[in-house]
Amino acid sequence: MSVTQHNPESKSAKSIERVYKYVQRYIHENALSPSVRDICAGAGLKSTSSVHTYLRKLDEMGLIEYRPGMRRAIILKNQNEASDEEERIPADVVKLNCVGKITAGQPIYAHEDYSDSQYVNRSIIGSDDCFLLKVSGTSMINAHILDGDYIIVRKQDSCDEGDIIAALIGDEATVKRYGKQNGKPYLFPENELYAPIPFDTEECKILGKVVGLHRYNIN
Amino acid sequence: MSVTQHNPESKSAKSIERVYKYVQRYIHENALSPSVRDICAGAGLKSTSSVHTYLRKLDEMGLIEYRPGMRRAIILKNQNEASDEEERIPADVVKLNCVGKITAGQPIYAHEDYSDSQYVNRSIIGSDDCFLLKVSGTSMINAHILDGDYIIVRKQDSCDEGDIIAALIGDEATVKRYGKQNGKPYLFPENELYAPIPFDTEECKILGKVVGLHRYNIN
DNA sequence: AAGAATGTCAAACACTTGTTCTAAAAGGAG
DNA sequence: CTCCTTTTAGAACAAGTGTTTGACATTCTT
Repeated sequence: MSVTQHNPESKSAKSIERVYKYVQRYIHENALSPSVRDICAGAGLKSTSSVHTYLRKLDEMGLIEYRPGMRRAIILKNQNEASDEEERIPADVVKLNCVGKITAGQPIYAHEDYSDSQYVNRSIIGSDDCFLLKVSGTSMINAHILDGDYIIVRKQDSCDEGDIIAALIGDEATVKRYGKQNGKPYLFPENELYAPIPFDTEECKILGKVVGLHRYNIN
Repeated sequence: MSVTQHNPESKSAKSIERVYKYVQRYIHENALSPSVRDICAGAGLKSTSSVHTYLRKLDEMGLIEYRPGMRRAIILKNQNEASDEEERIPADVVKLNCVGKITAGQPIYAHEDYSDSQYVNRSIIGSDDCFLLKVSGTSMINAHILDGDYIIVRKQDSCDEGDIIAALIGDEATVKRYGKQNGKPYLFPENELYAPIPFDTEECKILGKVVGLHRYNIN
């Protein structure tokens, strides 16, 4: 038959996602919208026209705001509005929820009722989806991340070498530094007492990049 | 004589301020940098060249970041744009102001409607009487307090041995651990490269106890 | 009053960047 | 394999925008 069926797992879907992720990351890292050609480079596309197409789609999807003709004018639509029933917080402040403990063995995202939320200025972390995780253990002590700290994680499923990330190993969440050794990816603890963990794509999943930290136990 | 004296209340100072304010407002409202011509309209200037000049000056002053050649690429340096409108924060959240930010250049305009503040749950810090201080230097690195961190200080004029406190030495604010050696009080840095400072009640004044820490530079 | 410094303007220029067009490459269905 | 759709590419175009230059007006200094 001649009916085109749109496969959600099609090639373009992945490109769109790459474009979207790159836009997100660029904006958060540079506090500034990327140009179409920036995105070309960042998303591995060689044609500005492709990127242009996808940006329009993302706008239709409501994920970004794309103003025709304006340079560097991509705006991320905010998706973090779930909890704005009655409490009004300043427009530039984001409420982050703590979704669980890290390295505690429990599946993450388990108890949403942990109800341990904190507030951060949007300009600091960006408007994107972030969440909090409470750290337990001392495996990142040399990176000055301590037991009991809350880390702010910006959701993303890839990262650069050297980034400190939150990742799922099996169904356990941990904070580690992502890097490579002999060409192979590892999760490095920042503590001599712990060994690097091979980053196995079957077992491991990147939750996001650590962009901030709150500590309320000072000793 | 031919020396030009810069009058801070000159005509241009007002224009610069108008430009700066407009840039702030534009970014705050549109989440997007204005173009030079936008600013012309917004600041009541008819020449792009004037605006261009002032943007450069603002960059020199350290108030914005202005990337040569890039379109719509102005970034506000004073990171936190606060919504001066009626901001209503949840009852259990406290707004803390940063009182000790060391700024290069002149911290003019900064105090007016855009201040450097962050939000913390009241239950965490236990008291409203707190403020923020931005740490510069590495003298407390062994206590895992880094350069660029914001410490939350609860006001009090005395403290216990072993407390990490913010104190005034002369008229300079520092973070140190308070303790005694041979019965005499000292302020101890947590870094072998620095020497303990005798706590002289003439010179030194306790500002408060460090009860929390926010970090947004993760490396 | 004359000259210098400052503030503003207008216009022209050049480069970045959004947009469009056409075609090639890559898959899928029959 | 062939036809068709989807996806990407490359190039060309057009518009927005940063930058520069020179001139005029205003203020300050001597």
